[in-house]
Amino acid sequence: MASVGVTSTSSRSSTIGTTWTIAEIADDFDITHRTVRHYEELGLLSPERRGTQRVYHRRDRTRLNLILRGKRLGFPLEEIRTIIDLYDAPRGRSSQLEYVLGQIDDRRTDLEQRRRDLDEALAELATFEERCRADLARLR
Amino acid sequence: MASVGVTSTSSRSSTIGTTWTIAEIADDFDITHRTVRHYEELGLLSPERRGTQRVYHRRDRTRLNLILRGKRLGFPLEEIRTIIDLYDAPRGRSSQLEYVLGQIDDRRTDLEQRRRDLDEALAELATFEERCRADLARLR
DNA sequence: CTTGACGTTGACGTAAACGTAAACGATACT
DNA sequence: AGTATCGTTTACGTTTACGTCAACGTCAAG
Repeated sequence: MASVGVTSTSSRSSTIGTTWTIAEIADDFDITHRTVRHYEELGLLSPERRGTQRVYHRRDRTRLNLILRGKRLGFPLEEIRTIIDLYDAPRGRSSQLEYVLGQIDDRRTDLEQRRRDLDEALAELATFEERCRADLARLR
Repeated sequence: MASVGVTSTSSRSSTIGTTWTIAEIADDFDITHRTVRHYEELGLLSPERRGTQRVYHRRDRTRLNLILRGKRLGFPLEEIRTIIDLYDAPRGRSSQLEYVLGQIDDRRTDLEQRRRDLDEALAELATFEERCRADLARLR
């Protein structure tokens, strides 16, 4: 029986409501609870505490999505942390905003380099495939 | 004085010629000799041996380019090895070619997923930048 | 012939990203 | 009350990707 967490099913009165346990989070994102806690140790997550237990909100799920995408893109967790922190950094004063805008530019530069690499790799893969198909055709 | 390797400058008679030492390779690719040897230990490179010394050819440079691009894309070295091996695998019989074509497809699926992630990230970054610029404009 | 400069093979160290028990607390059935 | 099911912390183990000596060979220049 797939245990259905009380927290995730309870349709509370207001919109603030839904929360998740560590097991539900781990299950939903297909990672282990150890991994979730590891991300917390590195400051990537900071779930609410009810007594000793961790309580995860929508916000934490958003962060986890960012984290896992960052991982798929091959970023180290520390770098992912700075990115996430960037996203909800205080941007009250204009100096802060200038700084954030600078960081954004750095990020974009990096990502665009990656895309070039990626497109190259895909292009080479395509030409290689054609060669293979040609070889295959000749072979009959 | 930037020491100029004898091997890399000697314009030999034929086209087969140019070779490099480990120091030159490391220097050209901006990595350490330890890294180069590490790649060899993992089977990513297999330079010629003249006696005890390693001699690198054009082929090795091509491979190194593939390796480093793979790294920039966040692939583990083991996976990079299988990719490179794929590129110069024996494709004599049609069964081999079928297999290689299958592998190519797997690779492409992976790379395309990455590109989706990448484009998402870039898109989010762009909208985030706009928000920041708007905030900055309001601030004066 | 001895000093560098460069090469070689071990072999141990390290940082990142978790895995894997151990040992224990809180709640929830039965 | 007993035990089963989650949760928690602490802590050591593991893999990947090299860094960092140590100890030694080799070849050209002074």
